[in-house]
Amino acid sequence: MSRKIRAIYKKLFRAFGQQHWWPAKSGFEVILGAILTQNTSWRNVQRALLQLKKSGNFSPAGLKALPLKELSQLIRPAGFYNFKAAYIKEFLKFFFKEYRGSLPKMRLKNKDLLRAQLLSLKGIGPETADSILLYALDKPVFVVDAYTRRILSRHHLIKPQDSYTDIQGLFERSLEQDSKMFNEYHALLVKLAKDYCLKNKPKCQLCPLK
DNA sequence: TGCCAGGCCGGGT
DNA sequence: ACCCGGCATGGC
Repeated sequence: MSRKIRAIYKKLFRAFGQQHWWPAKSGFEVILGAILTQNTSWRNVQRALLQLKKSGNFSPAGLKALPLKELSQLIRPAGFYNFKAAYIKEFLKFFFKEYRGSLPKMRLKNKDLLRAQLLSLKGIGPETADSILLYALDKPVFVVDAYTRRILSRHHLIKPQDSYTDIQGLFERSLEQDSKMFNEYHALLVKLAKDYCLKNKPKCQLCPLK
């Protein structure tokens, strides 16, 4: 089982190479993207991020000062905007209270404490917390998403009813605890899903995992 | 034109 | 411990 997990990584990396994730220019942008992309297409998330940038409030302090209603309107394209605006506010409150709005300060804490803190926030569940830990804070945790679940399930490496923790455990038991590699592996699974599993069915015949 | 997209929450069993 | 409805926009 562990051998297969490692083999999949090698095949994907050979086929696709470095993915340069997360597609964002700062750790703070990673965090916003991680919240905005909950059950939402990345295209719509990018629209919402662009709106925030154009508003001139794209910073922890800027968004903290922005009224909730204005924030929710700016992120409309990402959907679920009333909830997501509250989630972003909730995170910012925590971020300033605990870390003075500084990602470098946050990065000093160990990952288990940070994960527990993030999970205690309304609107941050396991995938969002782990995306923040890995892609904004460079902590070695494996991110499990719908693509990961679908791909492993179709290859009979997990059961459809396996929990988030089960699947994460499988990866973390099978691999070195290397944030750089965890970063690439998750990005490669998303690349595989988007290019080969969702659209262009004929291309599935060329799936690098076959 | 309905279904889907890089989830999560709250209430129910 | 699961299961479900709600949340909302834009693409196909």
